[in-house]
Amino acid sequence: MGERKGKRAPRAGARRAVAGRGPRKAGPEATRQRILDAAELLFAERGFHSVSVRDITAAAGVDVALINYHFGSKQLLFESVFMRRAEVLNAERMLRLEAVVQRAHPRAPKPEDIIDAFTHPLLDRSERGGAGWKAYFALIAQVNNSTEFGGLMMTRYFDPVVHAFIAALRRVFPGCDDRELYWSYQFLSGALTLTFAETGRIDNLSQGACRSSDLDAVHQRLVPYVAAGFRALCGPRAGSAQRRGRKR
Amino acid sequence: MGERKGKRAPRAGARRAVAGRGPRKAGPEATRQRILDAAELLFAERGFHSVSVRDITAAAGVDVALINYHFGSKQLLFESVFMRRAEVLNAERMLRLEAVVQRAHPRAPKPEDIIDAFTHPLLDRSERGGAGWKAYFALIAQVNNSTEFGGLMMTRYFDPVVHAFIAALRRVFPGCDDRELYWSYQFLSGALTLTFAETGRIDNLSQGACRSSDLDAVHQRLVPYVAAGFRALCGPRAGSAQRRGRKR
DNA sequence: AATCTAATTCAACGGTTGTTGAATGACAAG
DNA sequence: CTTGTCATTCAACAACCGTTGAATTAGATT
Repeated sequence: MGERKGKRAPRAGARRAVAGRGPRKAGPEATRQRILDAAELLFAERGFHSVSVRDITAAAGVDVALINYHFGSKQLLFESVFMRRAEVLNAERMLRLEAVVQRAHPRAPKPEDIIDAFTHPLLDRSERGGAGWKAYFALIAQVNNSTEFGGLMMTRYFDPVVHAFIAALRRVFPGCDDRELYWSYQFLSGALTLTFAETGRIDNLSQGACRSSDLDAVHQRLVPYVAAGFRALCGPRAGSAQRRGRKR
Repeated sequence: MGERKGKRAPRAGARRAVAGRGPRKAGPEATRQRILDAAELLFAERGFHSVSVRDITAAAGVDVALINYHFGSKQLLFESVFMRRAEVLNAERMLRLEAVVQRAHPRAPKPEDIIDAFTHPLLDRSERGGAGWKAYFALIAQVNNSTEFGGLMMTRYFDPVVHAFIAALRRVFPGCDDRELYWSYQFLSGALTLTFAETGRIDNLSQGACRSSDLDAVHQRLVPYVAAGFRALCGPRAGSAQRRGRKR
């Protein structure tokens, strides 16, 4: 949709050099980051379409034109926001996963530990990483459940890690049909992302007994919950869907 | 926000009489429904803010002004879309829940049966109810995970049923801390709504082994998955979060 | 036929949208 | 000092937004 034909370069990742001779005043990189920060917050709060580029530049304290200069378009800015933190997350998730596997070797790790390696980097940052991270995960929650972006963007940025994660679980549940693993992951993904949305719904529902912002409480419960789910679907003795399917 | 001061009545639910002497041509009620149908489809596909009232009226084949005439505003139309099918769902869910409890009486029903009463009415309609129902649930998925609408609208339309559902589970897990029940429900809600979004992500991920549109496959797996999760968090012998908390 | 009312159409309003061309600023290289 | 380059500012474009007042139509009531 809408091929870009701008005569001005969309900047891409240019920026002459961070180690350039002398930093100008604050540098264009600082501007880029301030735009990304403002966009992240606003997109998370109100969604992509209901935030205008003027909202963003006003919040960042920069000129409207700078979004198109630095990022090419509003849409590309959105993807930049998405990408910025994804790389950090993916790196730590992979590291933790390998550590878990190594530590258990030559035995298979417990599902709990694998799931923890997958969720902890996210939940920990959302809880203690500051407003930027918190907003970022709320954004992920929206994107993951939107027909519009859901399939494409999540796949593009998170697929490699998810595949590694599922591969590790495959070794924990030998002989398990792959479909059970994929569906189990899907349910985990849904439970996790709704948590990030922090809509406050559970606060109302429980009349204050639970706080959606208490992500430590979530983590303590999410891990055993989905581990039990995995065992029920993928475990050796549980009634698998195939078996149930055959019965009738 | 934005108090309405329209001089023309926003119509509310007026309509002189469905059983009026003779139906006019097709009747204004038919127009209302066509607008609701078109809005439902478009909102589900592209979200509230990126769909214009002109998109909707064009799809419905009616004049732009009719949205404000029949519904008062775009926002109120959105809520009408939301409400229309919620009542049907809530009624059937309550009916099924009562049936499950009755059938098991005086013993407590199995968690699987309670969860089924909660999810089946939704999954069944999404699978076999036609395009309208399918779109409706995709819309729910978005709303449930959006910071903007998530807390408010879901609470308004679905809270009573959720409370009844949790009350039933409370009797299945006597002595269980309420917080465990609420969090377990939260995870169920997340897993369920991501399923409705049908982003196609699991299709890519599994390279075709799973189809996100195959909701029968989902249902077969979702029920035992979350039942196991409930047992892990709320069951009598499982390490509850409180106990784990005390340990350290 | 005349009257009334509800449903629909038409045209337009003020405001906002994403984007961009041209001008301006700052700073380094020649 | 002149030149060139990159970052930023300013003003404006055309398109679209949600909403509405006034006119028109259709059908029932009197």
